[in-house]
Parts: sequence; structure tokens; C-alpha cells
Amino acid sequence: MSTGKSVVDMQQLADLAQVSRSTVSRALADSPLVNAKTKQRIQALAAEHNYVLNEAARNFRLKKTRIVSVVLMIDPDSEQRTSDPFFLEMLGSIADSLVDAGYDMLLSHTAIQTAAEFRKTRAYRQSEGILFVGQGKVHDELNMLAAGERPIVVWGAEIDDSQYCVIGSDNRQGGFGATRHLIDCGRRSLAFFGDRRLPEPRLRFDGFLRAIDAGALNFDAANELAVPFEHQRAETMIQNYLDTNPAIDGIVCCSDVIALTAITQLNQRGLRVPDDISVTGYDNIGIASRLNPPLTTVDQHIRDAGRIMVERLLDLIEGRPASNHTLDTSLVERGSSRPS
Amino acid sequence: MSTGKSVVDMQQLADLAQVSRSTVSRALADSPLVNAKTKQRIQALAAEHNYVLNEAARNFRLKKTRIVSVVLMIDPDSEQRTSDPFFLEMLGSIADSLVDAGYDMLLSHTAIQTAAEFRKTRAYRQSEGILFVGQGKVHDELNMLAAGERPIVVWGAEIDDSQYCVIGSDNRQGGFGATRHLIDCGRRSLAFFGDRRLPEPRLRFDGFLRAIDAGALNFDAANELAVPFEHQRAETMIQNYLDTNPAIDGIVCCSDVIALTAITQLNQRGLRVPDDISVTGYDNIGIASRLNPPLTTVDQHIRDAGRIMVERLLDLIEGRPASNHTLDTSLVERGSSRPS
DNA sequence: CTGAAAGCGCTTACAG
DNA sequence: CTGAAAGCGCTTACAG
Repeated sequence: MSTGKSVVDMQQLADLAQVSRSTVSRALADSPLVNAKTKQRIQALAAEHNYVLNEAARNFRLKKTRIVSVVLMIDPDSEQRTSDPFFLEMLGSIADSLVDAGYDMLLSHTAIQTAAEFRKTRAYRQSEGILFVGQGKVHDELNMLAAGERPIVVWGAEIDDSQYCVIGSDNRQGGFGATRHLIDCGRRSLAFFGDRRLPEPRLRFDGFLRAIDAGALNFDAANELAVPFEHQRAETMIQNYLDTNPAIDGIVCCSDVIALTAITQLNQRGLRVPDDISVTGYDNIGIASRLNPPLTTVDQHIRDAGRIMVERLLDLIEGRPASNHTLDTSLVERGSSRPS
Repeated sequence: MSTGKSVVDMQQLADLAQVSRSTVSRALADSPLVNAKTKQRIQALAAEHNYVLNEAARNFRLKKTRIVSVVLMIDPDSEQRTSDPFFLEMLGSIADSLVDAGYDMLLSHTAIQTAAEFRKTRAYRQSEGILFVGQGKVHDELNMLAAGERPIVVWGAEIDDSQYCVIGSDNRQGGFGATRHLIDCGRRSLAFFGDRRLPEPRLRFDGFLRAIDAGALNFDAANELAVPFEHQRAETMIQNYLDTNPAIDGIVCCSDVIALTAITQLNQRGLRVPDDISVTGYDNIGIASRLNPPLTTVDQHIRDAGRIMVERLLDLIEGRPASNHTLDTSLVERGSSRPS
């Protein structure tokens, strides 16, 4: 049948149809300008000859790309780059939504340094908009970037002076819910594992403290541990902390991976979860339900999140306004929190 | 400073430098044709005016894209699309390697149906080459595709009549190693969890049987379970199987996710891993070491795999030959296999 | 060493 | 309803 090679270009189609390129172009775009019969004839001819429009040429001509860039804001210090399950699942969701919308995704995890530098990258120039997954420590640069001509949407925490569209889950609510749940489980001496220098953990810690207050408990600042999301350093830090034999009976963690690491370290010290210590995670990554014990965690509804980010960005690209959006979190109670 | 908008195009740069566009183009490409001083002057001017070459125009002119498409061959029946940790980690590795090589990645998980259809997609037309992660059940279509003008590299199992470049790990070795390890651990009644209708599990099963033979053991065909990679169906199938109270003391699984599911189901039936039953996984996904118990598994060296796939594809794109490559697997012994 | 010219494959304002 | 023409921003064979 076909050679696979697109032998046909628009000019050749025009020759075959005995019309001009203009008419072919219009016919294929289903323009009302062109006569119905002519249109049909051309479309039939195109199908017959297996014509495929050269999108690169079209996009070049129209100065469009139909490409959205996705930037994973991964801590540049960490070695493994794109391997955090949360990022990867978010990526999957974004990819699915973009495909559904007929956009392609350009993936990049160049750690963004400055807005000016980023504007020179292909991720910026070749795309119609950019999705940032995470704010990292470059909130100000994102603000500058948002002032440019290319729309951006950011996954993260609402920060007071945000000039950009932020989508995020309700981190305060998430932190509060996990903490209150542990208190409901009878826990009284809680620890918080997460780095409050980052926007989202900061809000979760806020919620944590509120729940502590609401429960009329005390919180010993020594039990706040600035655990990073990156696994290797997280593990070391948790080990060192547990070696001090802290008097705790519950841990609120800022990611499922942190919770998992904590549980493993606790087990290695002969402490059982949840009977000796309760642990909650954050994110509800795909395998959270299949861990041993299954993880009680705060669901960030990652798939919804990706979809909403894409929707908002397409709104901006097409000139519609886009407001921030905060997704509700839900606490998913599984086996790691309530002692038997 | 800069407005962020690229005010300058090549013509304007030419006007500023009082030379022709031709010369500017050559100067920026560092062509030896152009006078060294002129070149410097133009390059300085370009920097000063924050000129950035319009890559879309350049690529269009050169009929190149600097884009590589990645197609995840995900079972179209499954609901969650891009969420398998193995796929996602492979994706991360590929993305990293492509970025290093100055290529962008176009992600797509349109389940490929036929080569002819695929040739019409953007993933095909807009890219300089395609990476398929997995062969799915479309080996023949991949063969047809490989006959076309666009280079492809496929992650999977070497199949006799492969016309395409295949990168994969040594599945027979992997299956053999995991099985022999369980036998070394004193296990005598083994089960195999994986769908032999797929190329890779088929080879792993091969290795499994060889190890059984080498150990002079018997294998009851009832203990081969065609567990799919998709989690939901996998879980159901494993539940049904375990409900029959099979007389087994070890399970060789075709993925870490399958192993994890098996362990959880075993635990729910009061069976302890590894004391009652030993379990091995496959892939060595990032969190395999942090599961409870930590998973004994076959490392497929995913990061090397992604890097090698990219290398081979770039070879093909640049006209160099590319041979198949089989990565050695390594058995990583952790807590899920050897009874105490 | 440099420039004028052609052309990559399309779309669309303009004229008819 | 249709076509001739211009042009998107580059690169390079050709001529000088």
C-alpha cells in the first residue's frame, strides 16, 4: 500500500485536484469558504493519497507549537533526578491530559536558576506554556517568569505575593487531618518529618501545630525534623534522629517515601508500626496501599491535580483567565496509624 | 534589562552588524568560512541584544526537529495509564539522557495499533526517532515500522525475527537467578507469577524452568499463574490463586509490584515472608529496598537501560549502525527471600 | 571571505 | 467561491 513515506505535499495535492494550494489548505481546514463539493473531493483525494499535513510547517507559519513544557522542580543537589514517585505520577497524569487535549509534552528538569536563563531554553521558547511541578526555592523567579508573555501554571503552595497561577492541595488541611487522626488514635507525643523551609511542608507544619493545639497537647521542638524529599539524605537524617531514642508515639511525614523510610528504620530498631508508633504519609502514591503495613496517608489526588493544571494552562494559552485552585485533601486511613 | 521578548531576529542582527543574514547565520554557527573578527563582532552583538535563534525556523529549514518520541507500551485495557513505577523510572532515565544529548522528549502513550496508523501521529512525524518502552503484543507492527525511514529502538526481549534494534535485560538469566536463589534458600515448591504470553515473562519462565531442572525439582503447572503487570487484575488473580491454598514455599514474580501485591496477600492470610514463603521481585524499582520486608529482586539496571536506549537511537539517527544490546541482570538479595 | 537568492510547507489578507 | 502572492525565520549552494 503506502510506502510510509509522505510522498504527497500540499502542492501535489493541489495539482491532483486541479486547484490552488490555497484551496487545498482551506479544504483541509474545513473552511466554509470553499465549495462543499470541491472540499469533499479534496478531502477524499487527501485520504486516498495518504496525505498528512506537515505540522512543523503549519506551526512555524502560525507561530504555534502545540507543545507544553513540563519542568520538574527537582532538588538540584540530589543525585537521582526523575525518580520520586510523586513527581512521576504527576507526570503521568499531566501527560495523559495533554494527550487528550492534542498537545505534546516537552519534558525538562533543568533546575531553573533564573527567569532570564530559563527564557532562553527550548522548554520556554518552543512551548506555548509551561507547567512547573513544584516551586522549589525559586518563587521569585517564577513571579518574574509569569510577567513574561508565556503562560505558566505552578504546582505548589499559594504564597501571598504569587503572580502566577498556582494549583495545589490544601496543605494546611492535609497536615491538620493527619495529625488529628494520630491524636484520635490515642497518640500524644508526635514528631513532624518535613522541611519547613519549603512552602508546602511549611503549611503542613502549620496544620500540624493547629491540631496539636486543638488536642491540647504539647509539642517538643526537638521532634521537628527537617527531612528532605530526597531519599538518601532523608534516610541518614532519620537514622540519626531515631538513634537519639526520641520519646514519640507518632510521626507525621511529608511524603509517602519519607513515611516508608521511617517505618523501615523503626522496624530495624525493633519498633512495630502501628503498635509502638503510628506513622502517616503524604501523597497517596500508587503503591501506598500495598506497603506493609499499608500506609495511612493524605491523598493529594494527583490525577485530578495534573488534569486541573493542564486545564488551567490551556485556559491561559487560549486567552481565558485562570484562577488558582486548591484541591481538598482526603485522609486515607490504612494500617500504619491505628494501634490494635 | 531585557523585556524577555526576543525583539531581535537574524535580519535585525544583520542590519546592526552591517552584514548579510548569510553571514550572521554562518557566524552564529561558528562556520570557518567567516572572518574571525567579523564572527566575534557578530557573536558579541548577538549576546548583547539577547538574540536567540528561532529553533523552530531552523529545524523547519533543515527538516529536523531534535525531538525524540517515547512511546510507553501500556496495556490499553488497564485503567491507570502511566503509573507503573518501572515505566516511570525508565522514563526518568530516558528523559535525563535525552536532555544531556540536547534532544527533547515527546511523550506519548497512544497504544500503538498498527504501524500505518502510528506513522500518521505527531509522535512519529515530529520526531527524529522513537523509543518504545515495551513490545506489548505488537511485535509485527514494530517490525513494519522499523522498515520505514524513522529509526526506532525498542525495550524488550530479543525475538528471533526482530527487524528493529532491541535493548533489554537478560530475562532468561534473571528468571534463572531468582529461581536458583530460592532453591539455595531451601525452597522446593515454587510458583511463577507472570504472563508468559508476553515476550519478557516468557524468557523469565524459561530461566525459571531451567533452574528447576538444575535443582532436580518438580514443577506443578498449576503453580504457574499468568499475572498481568496491571495491578488491579493482578491482585484479583493472586487472591483467587491463594484462596486455593497452594502448597508452595516460594514465588518468583515478574515485577516488584507483583511481588509486593503477593506479599500483602500472603500477610493477609497469616503467612509470613520470608519465613513461611520466599518471594522475589523483578526490576529493582527505587523503593524495593525500603519495602517491608525489603525486596529480593532482579535488578534490570533501569538507568543504564534508558541511557543505552538513547545512545543507540542517536546512533541510528546520525546514520551509524546500532546493534542490539542485552544488559546483564543482577540478583539483589534482601529480606523477602531467605528464611531465618 | 561575503552576499543575493532560493526555498523548507504551510496560511491568509487581498483581489477578483 | 478561488487564486496569486507574500511571508513565517532560518540555511546553504552558487556566484563573486
